[in-house]
Amino acid sequence: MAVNSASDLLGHIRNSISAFHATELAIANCILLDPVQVSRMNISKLADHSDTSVASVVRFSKAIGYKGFPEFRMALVGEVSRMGQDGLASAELDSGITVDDSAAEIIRKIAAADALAIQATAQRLDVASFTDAVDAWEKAKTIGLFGVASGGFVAMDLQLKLNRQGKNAIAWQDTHNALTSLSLLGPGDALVAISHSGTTIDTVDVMQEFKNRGVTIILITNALRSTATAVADIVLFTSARETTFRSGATASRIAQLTVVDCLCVALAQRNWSGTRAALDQSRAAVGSRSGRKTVEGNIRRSDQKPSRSRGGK
Amino acid sequence: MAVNSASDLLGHIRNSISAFHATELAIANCILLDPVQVSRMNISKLADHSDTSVASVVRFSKAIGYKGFPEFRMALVGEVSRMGQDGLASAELDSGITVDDSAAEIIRKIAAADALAIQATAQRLDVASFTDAVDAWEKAKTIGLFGVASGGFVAMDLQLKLNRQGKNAIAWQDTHNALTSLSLLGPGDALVAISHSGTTIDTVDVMQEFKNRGVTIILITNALRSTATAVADIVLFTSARETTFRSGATASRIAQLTVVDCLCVALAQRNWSGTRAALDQSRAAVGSRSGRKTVEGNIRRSDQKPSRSRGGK
DNA sequence: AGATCCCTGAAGGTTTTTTTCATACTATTC
DNA sequence: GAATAGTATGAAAAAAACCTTCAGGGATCT
Repeated sequence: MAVNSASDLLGHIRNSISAFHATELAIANCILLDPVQVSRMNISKLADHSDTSVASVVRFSKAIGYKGFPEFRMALVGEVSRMGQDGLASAELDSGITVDDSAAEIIRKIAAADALAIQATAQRLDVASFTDAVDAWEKAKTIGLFGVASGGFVAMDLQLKLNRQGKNAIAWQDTHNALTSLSLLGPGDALVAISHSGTTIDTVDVMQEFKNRGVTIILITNALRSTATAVADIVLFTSARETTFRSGATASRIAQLTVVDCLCVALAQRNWSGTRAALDQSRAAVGSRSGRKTVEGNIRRSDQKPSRSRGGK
Repeated sequence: MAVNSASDLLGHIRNSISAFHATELAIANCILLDPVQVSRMNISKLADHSDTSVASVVRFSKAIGYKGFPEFRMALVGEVSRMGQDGLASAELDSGITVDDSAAEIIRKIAAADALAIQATAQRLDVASFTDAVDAWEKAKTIGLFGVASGGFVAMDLQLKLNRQGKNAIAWQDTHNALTSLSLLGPGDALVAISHSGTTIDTVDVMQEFKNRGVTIILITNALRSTATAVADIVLFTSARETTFRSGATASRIAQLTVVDCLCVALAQRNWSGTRAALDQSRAAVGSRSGRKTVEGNIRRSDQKPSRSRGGK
């Protein structure tokens, strides 16, 4: 009955190989050769693929201890699913994307790269520096945020998040704006600079200017040593590898977002009750907008539950 | 190909619960209540057990993005099998972050949630729709981008990426700006709307207006069914699960960024392979050596039926 | 060489899944 | 408030997947 999770199906098959007949062997080989592929086939596909017949596949399934093919297939799916778990990340990331890649492959590769960037960043992130950064935020009356180009979006995003928590924060995206607002920050305040390479002149300039005013400088960067790291008080490293095909540094941006999000959550956690109130307020404000009566004169389904974003709780 | 390791099926179902109809909800409840049990049922058993009909179970399976019940069941089996292995890994996600969590734990949990969102999104992304979207982009003279709040950052980011490729693209972040620029887009052009919930009035308004002008509407959203999905021509779904602590949906933003990045790379690849094909041709004309096979159409399944967006009328 | 045994695939029968269709229901419009 | 259009739902027919039976063929043993 129900061979379950713990069984090592493929190992079992490999072990039994000597006991198989010709056709069973053919089938077993197919399975061992590419279990993932096979786990997606129905019985006739597998019969075809192994140059045997459906009857043989049924017999094979029974031979290795299942009630029928579907039951065997389910076991195989479970096995494959478990295998894929850790086998995924390592392989073929390095290959990058080629012109011959299909759409499906592009998606898979990019997703793998992005997910890996997040995991690696989390792994590497220095907890002490992280905590220092949260301390600095907590102490700051106002937090400045600076990033150019794509880093600017992260800065703006962060502003939104902090404001939502009731924390005073301002995002700048170019040197001039930042420096003319120099006086907004002072000793005890914090500036977060976001720079993937850590070498952008603008960013370094801004960091230096604010540092001169006694502002605590937090840098989020991917580069181990750079002009920027030398200036910063606290450095949080991301670990995003750039692959060949992609000029836009999405992986690094995603890693930055994750770091920033962790910081925000950590900050929010420190004064949970205060955050809660602010969140409820902003949510209520937004809610009144999307709760408005449905769009005029069209569309099907108007019964959309208004509670989609967990309004209740 | 496509090792389906991290798909977070149950999370996805839980997330979509608000978009379900009565019978779908009954089925979803059965599944969430006892996934292990359900993973062993065939379609009629499940229909029985949930007091619905087999037809509804089939519809449910399609609604959440699978080709049919067997495919859904395989996914569930895989999920269940994986759960058995690393035990509480994903259950932990549900619990979200508590006030007692240490900094290290916060980092780990958020990273896990973000990485999972990416994997699950990639896993579920419909390749046919994806390809359609790239087609639409390729055809468009100008691409409009719309998103409010955090979606706006993704839109801006995307503009940057497209412009870098030499593609004309404009990002709007509020309704008024978008609508006053209405005439910039026309038939053959494309509008990308980014909306996590798919219910933001502003976004739906803008989509509708552009659609009336004959613009192809591409929607990136997390919500299975919404007012927005009804309007859109092409829908690309993200799969980011919302956890309790974090209202600002960073996971969903990250998922959106990944999708957008995939699209950009796919677009770039086409141009590149076009260039390369031309190169190969001239090389062949000179008669030196065998040009490698050029990239032909991607997987491109002609069996239409986008299965869930119930094709824009 | 003959007989027996068992592996094997084809054909037909059974179960499972999908599609189609008719019905009831909801919301919207006049 | 009635008519109407659109949607959700389950029953039944159609299709697909699967299992069983049966006859042919090759090997082994006597």
